[in-house]
Amino acid sequence: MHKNLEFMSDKPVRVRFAPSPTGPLHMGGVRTALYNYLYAKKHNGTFILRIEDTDQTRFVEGAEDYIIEALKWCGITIDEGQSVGGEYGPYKQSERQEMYKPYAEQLIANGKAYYAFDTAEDLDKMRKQAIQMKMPNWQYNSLTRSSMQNSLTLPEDEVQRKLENGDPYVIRFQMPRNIDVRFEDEIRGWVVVNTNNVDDKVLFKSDGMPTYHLANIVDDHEMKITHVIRGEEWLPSAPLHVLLYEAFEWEAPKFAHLPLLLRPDGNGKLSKRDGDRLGFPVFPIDWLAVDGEKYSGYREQGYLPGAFINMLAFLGWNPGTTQEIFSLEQLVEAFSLERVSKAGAKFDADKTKWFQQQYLRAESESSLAKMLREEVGEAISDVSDAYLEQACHLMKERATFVEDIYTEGQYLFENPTEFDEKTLKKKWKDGAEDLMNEWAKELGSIEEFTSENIEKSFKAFLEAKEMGIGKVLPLFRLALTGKGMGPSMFEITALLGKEESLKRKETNIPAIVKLKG
RNA sequence: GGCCCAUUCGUCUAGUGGUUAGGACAUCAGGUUUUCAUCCUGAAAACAGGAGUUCGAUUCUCCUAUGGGCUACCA
Repeated sequence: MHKNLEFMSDKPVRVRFAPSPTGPLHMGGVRTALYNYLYAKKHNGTFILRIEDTDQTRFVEGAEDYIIEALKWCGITIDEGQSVGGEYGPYKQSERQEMYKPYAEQLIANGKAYYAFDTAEDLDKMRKQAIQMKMPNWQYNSLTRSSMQNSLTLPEDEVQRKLENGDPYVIRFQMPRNIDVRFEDEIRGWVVVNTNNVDDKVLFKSDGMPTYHLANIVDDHEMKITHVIRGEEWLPSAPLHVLLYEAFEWEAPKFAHLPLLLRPDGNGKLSKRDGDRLGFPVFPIDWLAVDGEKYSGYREQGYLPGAFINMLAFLGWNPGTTQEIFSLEQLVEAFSLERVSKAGAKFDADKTKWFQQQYLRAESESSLAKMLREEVGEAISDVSDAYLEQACHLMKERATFVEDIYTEGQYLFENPTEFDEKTLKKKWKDGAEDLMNEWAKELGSIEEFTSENIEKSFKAFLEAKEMGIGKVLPLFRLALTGKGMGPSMFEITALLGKEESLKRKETNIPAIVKLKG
């Protein structure tokens, strides 16, 4: 009764991102977190962070903090969970350890699971033997369990004795034979798997910890998770999870299995080594492991979080329109699981750069100036805000990263000591020195030193000399900036100011002449 | 090997039982610019293959191929 009222869609949406702290979170994981976040926010729901650390042997120092910091940088705010708390805590599985065993025992009482006393070594031996007998995929399942050491085969009193004796054991799910398990994936539609292809999964390990399979079902149920949005690598074990919900007589959440992020070259899913090999980061932020292992991140490479997130959102999802630039808020508004694609997506470093460029350009001069101060610091500490903002204005169209504004426009902050060889060779002909000295005089006579006035004066100078702009302006640029290219020379000159411009001419023209030999 | 999932330009993708199969990045060619970048215009570039269903399939079905995932007391 009241079945309709119980539909998941009527309940407040609660989704979780459940990483395992075995290392830095890579961009595929960030995308999974992002889609979870977008889905939650779109439906006025709750985004939860749960740490799945049931494998103590794979614990990596600093990984949990890394995950939290990475999400923060991306602008993905955690509503509830590890680091922020909430009424369903704790949100770290190692801290929930005691609550799993009763559930596993409940399954044994119901005949859905059983104790198994075979050691890892026993199983290893079994598998090796099977391979020798040309049966490469030996599984602990309905066919083989009857010949193993477990509570289904052993006399009850011996089982009791072993348990009391403290013999190591695991608890395995008793996978039913030959049943088609069906579930409707939000992205893929109906998925069907026959139980003959799934083994008797371990639910509870001999070290006293649950496996992922048990822990995630128990926690999702207790935390009232409505939608499980996770990577495609979980698809094969989803039927087990469905069966577990049935065994507990709990309502299963909806499932959505996301396509994987593939590496740009060749085949395979994106892995942590691909970045340094192919020259782009695989991680959101830098990772420095305790053993000295280091991987670079998008943050430290100079990417804006909005650009990174925007790029990531489009790897496997699209809004169905031609709009490509989306703020996080706009992504929330536009997102839907129906528009997530089914096939894996190769990461494209060029497109990522393009997104970055778009985001850099969209930044205001004042915010660019602020970011530039943070990055460059000391070298521009005595530059005024107004000056710095104007410098950003001049450089931002030709920069990809904030830092480029400084590195490519360094002459805006200090007199160049090097002069572009190509321009020197091609443009600095006989008479150039005199010409520049004459132009310097004209420059000195300009009252109001604006780019318009400088341009007017320059054009008049050209006319008087009967010379083309292409012959003279490069000389001027070389003398003031040391470069053969850049933004409008008139604007640069105006920004540098009369005094600085004339001073540079005085020192640089002789320097160039000397270089020319 | 077994099971599961997928397959539209080089890449990310849109799309429909009848379309000149659309966009973006990248590439190339022009234009603008003192120059570089930006910007503008244009070009080249795809429905994996084979059967079937159909008046008609890129679209629906099946098979094959290819790619990917899973196949642990890892998540």
